[in-house]
Amino acid sequence: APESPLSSAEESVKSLGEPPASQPPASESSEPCEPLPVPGHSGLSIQEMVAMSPELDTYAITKKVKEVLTDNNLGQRLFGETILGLTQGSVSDLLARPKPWHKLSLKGREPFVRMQLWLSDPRNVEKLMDMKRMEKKAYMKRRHSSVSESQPAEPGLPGGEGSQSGSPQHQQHQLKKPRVVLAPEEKEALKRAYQQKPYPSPKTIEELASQLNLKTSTVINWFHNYRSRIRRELFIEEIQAAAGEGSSPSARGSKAGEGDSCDGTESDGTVEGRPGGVSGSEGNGADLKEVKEGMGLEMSSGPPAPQDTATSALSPPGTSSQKGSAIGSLFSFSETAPIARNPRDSSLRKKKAANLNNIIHRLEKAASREEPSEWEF
DNA sequence: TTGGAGTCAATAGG
DNA sequence: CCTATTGACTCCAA
Repeated sequence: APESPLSSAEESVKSLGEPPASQPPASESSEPCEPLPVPGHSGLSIQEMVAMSPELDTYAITKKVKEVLTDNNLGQRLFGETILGLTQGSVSDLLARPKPWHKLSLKGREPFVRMQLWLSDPRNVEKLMDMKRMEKKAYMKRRHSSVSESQPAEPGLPGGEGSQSGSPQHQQHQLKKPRVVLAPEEKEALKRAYQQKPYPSPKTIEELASQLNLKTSTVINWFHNYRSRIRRELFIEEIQAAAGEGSSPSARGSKAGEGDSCDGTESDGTVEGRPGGVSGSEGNGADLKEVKEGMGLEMSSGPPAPQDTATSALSPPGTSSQKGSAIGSLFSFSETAPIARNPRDSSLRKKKAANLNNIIHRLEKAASREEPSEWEF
């Protein structure tokens, strides 16, 4: 397997100039100061670097980082805490489902710039490995000398192993919310509800909550999270679809269909398609996946609005880096989309349908907003 | 207020 | 230990 030719994510992140065209006059708010100073690099703060950074291929960066970490037996926790300033769970999520650069907010790009920076110098790996050793050493030392010592001075590790001395100790008011864990059926019910209405009204939410015997806030949170995560699923599928083969090989580069417009980026065939399989249930069985059909409304299949897509990703001025063949894959339109007469289909279509519902919801919302005023058409 | 983006942190599996 | 999942929270913009 040829696999990636070692990315070589050149990019000296601090190349281009782009003098702060939009420089808020000295507004600069406080800034608790960087928890993570960022290696050495000129005096720039990461925020500044993020602002100047050219478009990065988040997927490639992520892939590389995962590779380096596993190759060197470095964990996400250590990497996240010391390099990114994030917790293990966040790192896992980020590495597994990186959002395309253009869909990230300034804040969201920060971790990727940090990763890129980290990857740029092989010595960084060594440093991390050193830290790992040091941690281990400290750990060993601790458990060795604490043979009979349970000093109150142990921030971490509550595990006083050995003797669990019975001081029931306070828990104060037994705080610590137990963390709600939704039962599979509850999730099913919520997903079903989502299919019909991605944006339930307060009233609907109340109903769901009482029917499922859940707190209203839990239902609300669930919808927030689910929508958000469904969105990400779409992102990665877009990337995968775009990355693949066929038509235009090479042209690596972070290209993802820009688009809030739901364009069809399907390349049927090629990928894995259970031949003949007519019944639903496709292979992947993750959670978010598997959005069952049943949207409340019929998807009127109008030809996808052309949509200008003028979104020109101002390519970084000059900068030796590869500039892209952007336009090339910017729109991997498949005229077939509108025609697709295929009834049964992958969950992708369903998700897109849900996404469409999203858009519809917004339009309706906007339309209903009072403002009897005119729309000037 | 509502919804989105980022995260945290408790947990469940390995 | 480590990683993946996921309910809840914080910030922010509209």
